Amino acid sequence: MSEPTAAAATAPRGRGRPRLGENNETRERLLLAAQQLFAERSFTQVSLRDITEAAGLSLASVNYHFGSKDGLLLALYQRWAPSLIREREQLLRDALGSPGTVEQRVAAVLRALVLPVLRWSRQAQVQDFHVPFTERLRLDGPPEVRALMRTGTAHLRHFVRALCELLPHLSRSEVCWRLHFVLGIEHAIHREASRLQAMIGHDIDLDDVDAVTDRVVRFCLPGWLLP
Amino acid sequence: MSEPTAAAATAPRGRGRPRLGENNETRERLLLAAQQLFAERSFTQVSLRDITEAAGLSLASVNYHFGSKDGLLLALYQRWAPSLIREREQLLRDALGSPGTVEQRVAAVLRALVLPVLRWSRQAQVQDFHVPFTERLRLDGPPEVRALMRTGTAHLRHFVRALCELLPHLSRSEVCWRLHFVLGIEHAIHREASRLQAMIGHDIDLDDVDAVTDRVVRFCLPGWLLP
DNA sequence: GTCTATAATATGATAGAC
DNA sequence: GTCTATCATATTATAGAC
Repeated sequence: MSEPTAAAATAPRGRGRPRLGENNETRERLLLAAQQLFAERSFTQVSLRDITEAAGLSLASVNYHFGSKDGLLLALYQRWAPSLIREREQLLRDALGSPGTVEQRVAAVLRALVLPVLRWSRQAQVQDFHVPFTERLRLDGPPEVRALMRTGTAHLRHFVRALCELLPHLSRSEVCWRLHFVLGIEHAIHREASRLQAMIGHDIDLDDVDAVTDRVVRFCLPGWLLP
Repeated sequence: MSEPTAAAATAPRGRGRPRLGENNETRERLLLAAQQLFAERSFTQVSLRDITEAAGLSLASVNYHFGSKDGLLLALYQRWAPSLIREREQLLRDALGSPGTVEQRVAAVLRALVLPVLRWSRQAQVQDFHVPFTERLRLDGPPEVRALMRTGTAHLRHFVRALCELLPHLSRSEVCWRLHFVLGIEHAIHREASRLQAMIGHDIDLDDVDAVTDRVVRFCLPGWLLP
């Protein structure tokens, strides 16, 4: 991946050629097929032949539309990237704009952090495709994509600031630690649900996202109210 | 990986041939080289040529000593698998054997769960090699290895039982949920330390494992004492 | 735009010399 | 037990017809 390719530079350009990001049905079919295959096997193990066959297109189509295999990965990442952060920030603004006791307001901030991921996580596409695909990108994605992923935690600073203001007796680093813990819990629900299933021994319902969020907030809140 | 190989069946056997698990210097050199390369790149992207070159051996050596590429992966997994669970179980027995209030005893059980991972996680080899290697195995490992990995949560039942007995007013599934949360926090420290670093903005010391464990237990304990 | 055909290269595995 | 040489196959990317 990514080493032997100056392909982005030689990608199709000029009149009559698709620009990066242009939408047409062939592109969509390639992206969909690639997404499914990349969820199952490593990038190097999914060949362009596999993708184009699944899409019912010729081997040459990927290189035509995305310039290279890496170009396809980048396009795939970009279509999934942003929505979650926007929702978190919207809920955070709502939480900060509402009145209440410190305890209620801390709970609302935690809710703004956790709820969007848990809601988003319930989509079948996210569990089936996006989660494994993202894990692969973190491990093996093209450097270009991995750099984009790393900027994804910047918005957490808004949560740190909000919690520092609500709990001024806590040091900033203490707030960061506790936030880190809450994100760990969120991760467990989002990505390790099968472990919970295995422990409980039967299927559990994660679709009631509000109830699960309440469970998380209830468990964490006393820890946040410690001196 | 793993599809085209009945290689384990045709692996070297009989007089003069190494048995699986036998130790000699060539095996060790191959395992070490493979470990380093698999930490960096996906299994399919690391060729047997890469491994044998790094080990200073001939291409044929992997097939001779491990039967196939998958055989090498299995050997690599088996040498890392068990020690953590043993330490957790030992600490759990110690915790259950000691007297104290319910609160103290719950704290000791949580400590037995968290401390071994955090201590283990501090080894440079674990962070540099084992973490990425394990993530790769979960995604792309040979089915044989993935099956072995799945059984790795069985020992958590001992923690569930201990906590159910200490907190009999909680339902078993409530205990599982809370345990799942604690494991999520543990994961955050073990595998997402860079996020914490990024939030705090400067280097943090995770080497004082006892202090970090105390931090986790202190944050979680009030949540465990909820009705 | 999409195809077929092919170039150029890399791979896992094995045979056989020593 | 380790080597070299080779097989059979798969890969990405591209050239060129339509």
